[in-house]
Amino acid sequence: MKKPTRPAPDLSAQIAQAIRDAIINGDLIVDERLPSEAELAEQFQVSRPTVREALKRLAAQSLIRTQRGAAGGAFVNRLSFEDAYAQQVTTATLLLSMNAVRFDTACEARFALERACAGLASQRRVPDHLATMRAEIHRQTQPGLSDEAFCASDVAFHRALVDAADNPVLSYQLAGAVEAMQPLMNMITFTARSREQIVALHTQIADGLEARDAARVDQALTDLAAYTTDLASQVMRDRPQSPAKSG
Amino acid sequence: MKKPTRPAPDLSAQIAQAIRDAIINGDLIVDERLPSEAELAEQFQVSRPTVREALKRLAAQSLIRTQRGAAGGAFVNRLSFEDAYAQQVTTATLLLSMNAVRFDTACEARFALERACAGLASQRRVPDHLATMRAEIHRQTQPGLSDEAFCASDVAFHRALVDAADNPVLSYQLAGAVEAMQPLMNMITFTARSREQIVALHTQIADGLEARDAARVDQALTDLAAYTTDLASQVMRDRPQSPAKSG
DNA sequence: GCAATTACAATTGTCAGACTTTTAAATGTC
DNA sequence: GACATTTAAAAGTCTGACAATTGTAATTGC
Repeated sequence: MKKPTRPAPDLSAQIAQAIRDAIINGDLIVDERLPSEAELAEQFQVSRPTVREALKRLAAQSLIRTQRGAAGGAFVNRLSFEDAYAQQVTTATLLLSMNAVRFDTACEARFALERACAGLASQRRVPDHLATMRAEIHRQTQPGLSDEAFCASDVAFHRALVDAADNPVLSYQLAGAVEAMQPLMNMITFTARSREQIVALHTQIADGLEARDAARVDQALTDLAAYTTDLASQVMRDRPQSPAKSG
Repeated sequence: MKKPTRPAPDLSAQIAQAIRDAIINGDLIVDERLPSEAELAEQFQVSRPTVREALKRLAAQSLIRTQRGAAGGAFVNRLSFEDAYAQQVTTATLLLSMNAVRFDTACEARFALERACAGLASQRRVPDHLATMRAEIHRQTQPGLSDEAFCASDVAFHRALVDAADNPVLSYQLAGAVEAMQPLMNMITFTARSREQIVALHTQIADGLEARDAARVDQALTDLAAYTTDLASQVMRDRPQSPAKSG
């Protein structure tokens, strides 16, 4: 009759959750020092290794940082956009690779998200963003460029587009999503013909942004999504990953 | 003259990174069993507590799970959308609360993301989604509803909108962003008048979705974003958090 | 008196070993 | 063959110790 409820988490998990709650709840504020490991051990009535395991869990989430020495200890960490971004890239990358997410599903999500910031980017782009995008477009026309380098440049281009929206929350969300897709994108072989097409659409995006023409940017992104999906489906036809069941 | 480079991470952090790399790299596949703690200790030439700290770091990121007993051990975890979603909510919530992200910045990001899935949701919504949204709208008209409950219903409504796009990657990204904003939204006091306005816009969204009219949904979301920002700015005027510098 | 050095103490990082608890598999019994 | 018992492997926990780091205070040198 035992319900399939979680089977009582470890002590270190419980302690980590307690401290995590205190941080989220505001009982522990940024840069505040936690009690020493010995004190925590006494408070929670566990041994020091158990406390340490709990602290390492929190450190893995960038919730705390530790410092050795006299005035050392564990401090509540100010979660930076960079930390959060790095974590999101790791998580999203694994999520995509481990769950056999279809390329077109990921692609659809990616371009939907990018289109979300087309309007803001059109309003707020500054010359810096345009320069970055033009530079990446130029790099993408270089003949000797490897597929990986082309993909990396693609990511940089779209990163500039996202940053042009000038909203850190959007940048954090979208840049993570775009970067996490790179391993999937790397599966595509970009022919000279397809690169030309992509560069043309990138140019449209940059032009649209320069003209502050959100509709044009939106349309180019839509076309780019369709074209990318199309390219991928060709790859999938040539190298089917889940072969048909043989009778 | 010491460069501000990272001062050599802990052994447990190094070991965690090595195993993490192996997982990301595909050297360790999903559900594969890692060597026992004792074996890992010998492999890495460290003590068992150090190995355990490394494993706890990975467990905190849902990269592995551990199981006690004879056939137990640490196993590479299939990162589920639920796990990733939960982590993202925690991270994004802390990110917003610790970095003094302006309400309108977060709000802008949220509605930009939601508008990103308006088109897909219009195409793919099924009666289930509409029913959920109608139910939440109805809940939002109840007189005795607390502000917190109103916010929770709001989140559920928008969650249904996101899910209607029928793209798990989008759902994972957006639902996390929306839910992370709830603490900020809870700062707003919703008067009867403002609730009426929000419900009207929610109805527009549901109607637009039912009619598969993406433009209408988009417009309603734009209006809702503007109205929410407006509400928040009133709250900020009444309770300014960062008082103006006095000459 | 002041600066440089040294000693000290607090704190995290690491180690070694033992014991407990859980769980699956092997073994034995009917 | 089905069921109970034993066994062994593994994570979880505890105790105690030592090493490494670092700020502070005492000490020394000038």
